[in-house]
Amino acid sequence: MVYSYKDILAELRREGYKITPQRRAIIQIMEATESHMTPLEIYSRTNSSSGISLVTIYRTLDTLEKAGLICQFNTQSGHTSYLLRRPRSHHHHLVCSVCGLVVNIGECGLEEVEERVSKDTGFKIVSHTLDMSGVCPECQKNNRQTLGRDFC
Amino acid sequence: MVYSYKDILAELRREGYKITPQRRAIIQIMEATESHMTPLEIYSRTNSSSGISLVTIYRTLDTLEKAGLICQFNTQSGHTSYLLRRPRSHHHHLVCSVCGLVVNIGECGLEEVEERVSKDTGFKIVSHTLDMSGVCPECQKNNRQTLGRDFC
DNA sequence: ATAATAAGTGAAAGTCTTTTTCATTTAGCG
DNA sequence: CGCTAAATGAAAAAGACTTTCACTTATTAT
Repeated sequence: MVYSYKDILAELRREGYKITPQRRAIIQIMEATESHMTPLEIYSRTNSSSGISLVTIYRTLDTLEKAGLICQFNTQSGHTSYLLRRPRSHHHHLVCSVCGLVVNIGECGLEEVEERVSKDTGFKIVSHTLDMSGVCPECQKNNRQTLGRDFC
Repeated sequence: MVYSYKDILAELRREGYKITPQRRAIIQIMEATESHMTPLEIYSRTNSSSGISLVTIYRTLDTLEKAGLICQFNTQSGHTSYLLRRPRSHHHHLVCSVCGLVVNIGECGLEEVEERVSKDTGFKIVSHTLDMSGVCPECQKNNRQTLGRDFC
């Protein structure tokens, strides 16, 4: 983990954004979670106490993304969620198709694949996503059925 | 390409679905395109002549997906599109971040990565998606700027 | 071939998520 | 402390998708 709460505030300030209580709260909520969160999930964690509006959450997520501090992740199920950026830790996602648990996969070793694809297609490859889908240990233990969705 | 128009109709019939002019039209439109299409894109190709409603497109896409004949693809930009299924051709997608062109990447050789991840996490890996992003030859030639989005 | 019927369709209304507008508030500066 | 541009909240709007319901049609059994 590279960016701390203080780092994030400093970076926001550096980019000319103001530090508001709402932004502090949202960042702290995202810091407290290892996994991805949808705007609504973030909202439900602020809601009771601070009275931050959902609109502000959307706008703050936009702002944080523009500042390069979080990244957007569109799951295969079509939902948009966000994750605080941990630069220099290139990683990928493994999603349990039964319960939806998301865990990070470490490095991928796809450099040579990128090179081959670049040669084949003429594209200049900038980045990639690799998402795996499977059944987590817990769901295997409980013998829960996977939804059986197959990617193609 | 494994499924032809006739194959698709036969499979639909086999699963107890009716063959309607609307379904024929939608399948033909998808057959005529190598790339992914959003429901709206499909709609705009039918619109003028046949008067198929957008609702029917959504419903037909659901039906085709249930029958395992197409697959859903949620792009990193958050849009849902669909592609006719070509079974036995496991492939991945390469998207141009400038113009949005999608091309298919052939086989990926990720079996050993899957095995490593499975060992690390305890997941039973069922499938994966690998999407690459870059700049296509055309956009490189025209020196168009990439949006610079970085995945994480 | 035709009638019966279960499935499919279109229009309109309804959801759900995200964005825009606009009046009010506030962070950060002098 | 006061100014000003930026940020916020509420409400309305936009966009994508789903549901409802009355009507139509593809299939089947006669």
